[in-house]
Amino acid sequence: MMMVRPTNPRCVSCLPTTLGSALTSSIISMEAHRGSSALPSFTAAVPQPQTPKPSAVTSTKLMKAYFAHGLFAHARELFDKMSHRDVVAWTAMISGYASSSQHHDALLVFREMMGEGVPPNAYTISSVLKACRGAELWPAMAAVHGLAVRCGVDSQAYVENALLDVYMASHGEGEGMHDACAIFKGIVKKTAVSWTTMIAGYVHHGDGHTAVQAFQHMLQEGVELSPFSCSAVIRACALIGSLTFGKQIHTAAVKFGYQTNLPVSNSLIDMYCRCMSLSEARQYVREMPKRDLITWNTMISGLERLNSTEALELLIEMSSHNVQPNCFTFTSIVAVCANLAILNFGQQVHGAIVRRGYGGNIPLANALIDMYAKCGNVVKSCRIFNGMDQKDLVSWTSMMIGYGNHGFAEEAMRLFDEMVSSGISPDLVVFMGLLNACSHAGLVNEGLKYLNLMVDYNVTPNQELYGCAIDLLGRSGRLNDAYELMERMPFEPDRSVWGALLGACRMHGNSSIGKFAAQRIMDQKLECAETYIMLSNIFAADGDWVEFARTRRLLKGTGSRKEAGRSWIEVRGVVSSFVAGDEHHPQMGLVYEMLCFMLGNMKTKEPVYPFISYKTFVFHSGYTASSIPLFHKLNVWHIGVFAHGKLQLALPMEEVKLPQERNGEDRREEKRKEREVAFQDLTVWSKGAV
DNA sequence: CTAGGGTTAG
Repeated sequence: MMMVRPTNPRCVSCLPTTLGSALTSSIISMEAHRGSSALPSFTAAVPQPQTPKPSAVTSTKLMKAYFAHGLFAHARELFDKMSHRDVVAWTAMISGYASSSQHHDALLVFREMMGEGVPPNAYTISSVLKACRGAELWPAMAAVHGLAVRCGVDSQAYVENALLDVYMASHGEGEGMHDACAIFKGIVKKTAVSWTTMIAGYVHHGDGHTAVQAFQHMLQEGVELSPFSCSAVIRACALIGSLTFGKQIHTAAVKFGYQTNLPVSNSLIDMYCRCMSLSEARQYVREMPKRDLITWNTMISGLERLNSTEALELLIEMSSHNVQPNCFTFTSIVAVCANLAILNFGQQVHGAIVRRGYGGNIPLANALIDMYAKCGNVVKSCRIFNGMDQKDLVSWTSMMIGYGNHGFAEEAMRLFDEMVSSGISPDLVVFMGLLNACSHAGLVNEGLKYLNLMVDYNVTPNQELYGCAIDLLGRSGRLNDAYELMERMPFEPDRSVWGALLGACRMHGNSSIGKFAAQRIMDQKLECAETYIMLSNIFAADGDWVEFARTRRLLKGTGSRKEAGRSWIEVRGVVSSFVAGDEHHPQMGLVYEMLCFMLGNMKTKEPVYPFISYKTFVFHSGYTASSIPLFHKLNVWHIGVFAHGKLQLALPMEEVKLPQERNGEDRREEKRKEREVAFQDLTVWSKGAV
């Protein structure tokens, strides 16, 4: 038995105290730097509107300067004063707005120009197409395409590439992509820009394989690698998770001297993080001669998904370099707070976000909804959700999942109806959230209703969703239905599906379906230790020792040895790690008392991954009034639920609502039964592969 | 006066 600090990044007690105070001071120092980081006083450097009338050429140049500094009103004023406005001046206005993301203004100026009967040229068309893309006005885009044809500029290089880009960006994989390919085929002289536009378009739609194919095709055609195509294809590697190909591009980038190009470097960091090669990402960042904000953000968000505590350390390092965080940075940091359930720090971050004026940023608000829900304050989530001027699909989903995890299935269902009537179509994640919410609240029929509703929204269930549905049926004891659904689904069941079914078999002591399942698992030669362990326990519970032994032999055959389920307990500042059966530990009595209590009170019979820290006690679900004294004895401040590899939620003790007590006799018998099953689980969970 | 590139959320 070792006395160690836990290494789980999600454990609150893993945050060294020094890190905690460093974080607080870094937030404070970021606040202090706000004044100095305000916009530079560029107004002095930019010419003010002049009283004597400048020539058309001078005016156009001045307009460009105003746009470059975001002084749209100045540009417009100057433009309105011009006596003769030629196509160049009009185009300068349109492109000025379009390049500053003022797409609607760009299109309004274009409409004005057409109203005055000024014929557009290739420059105008390119800028207008850019604005159409930015404003996502696809019908307008088609009209401009038609205009380009009538003006005879549609086969000019810049227009062709702009058309490629807008068609790639429109209508998803359907018509837009098809039209873009047709245009691409028609381009006689395909330049690096045309190729890059196609590659980036495929990447945008998440089709990494086609992007890589296009890239290879480009090289075959003798078009040289550019920093643009380089960063696009690196993103494609990140999408398909190909570290090997990514490294080849990395080598090529170095050969061409692009490794100092920041977009190339930053996409390389992202690629290494997404391909789970964190050490290479760290190494690369360390060797970079220059970093920008995106470099820091990319690394922080990469670590957030894999190593939350290190992401916070990087935030401190970033602030020590006087780099100011933006909304991307904050989004990752809020996600870190959710992963670690560090509500206090999360609230400080929230404060910093509001003070910096990022309160209206949708992704950031979504992350905050998720954070507060996972930290146990679903009321706060709701307040943020209701206060949003604009909500997107993720906002609704985050709120629904938050409600579902807190047991408010009805609220989640109400939100679903509201969302649909506000004109947003649900996707797979929405249905997953609803099925989980119904499953945990025992609302089987409602859950099934959503399963059948999916077809109306053209959402195709994947393996994981079937897993949810089978879990929904299985938990409520409808094992035959669960098995039938598994047979009907258009996939070979994977580990998550088998897990849901076998878990239900064990929960309800149904060995006959477990045995059916066994034959299929063996036929499939599934290389998954957990499945065999669950299976063997079903046989053990049934007293079928022949089958038990056979399953265990198969388990050994898979070669996948699960590490023993080491867990840890921290009581009053002392952390001990342990495995079940570790009899010599001085606090083993307390450890077992806690585990028995937890397992005895679980509503579900899934393996639990408990940890107790000085603030958080995490277990699966279900608690009773009798638990309160024990929580106090253990100095527990929060109660949490750890599942699917993440902390799902943590409740402060005072907010814990207790289930209705049932009368004594029933309850004792029920508890006895639960404990019996629970101890089997304890063995499975803690010993892993024996 | 015109086209292509890097980081974010469920």
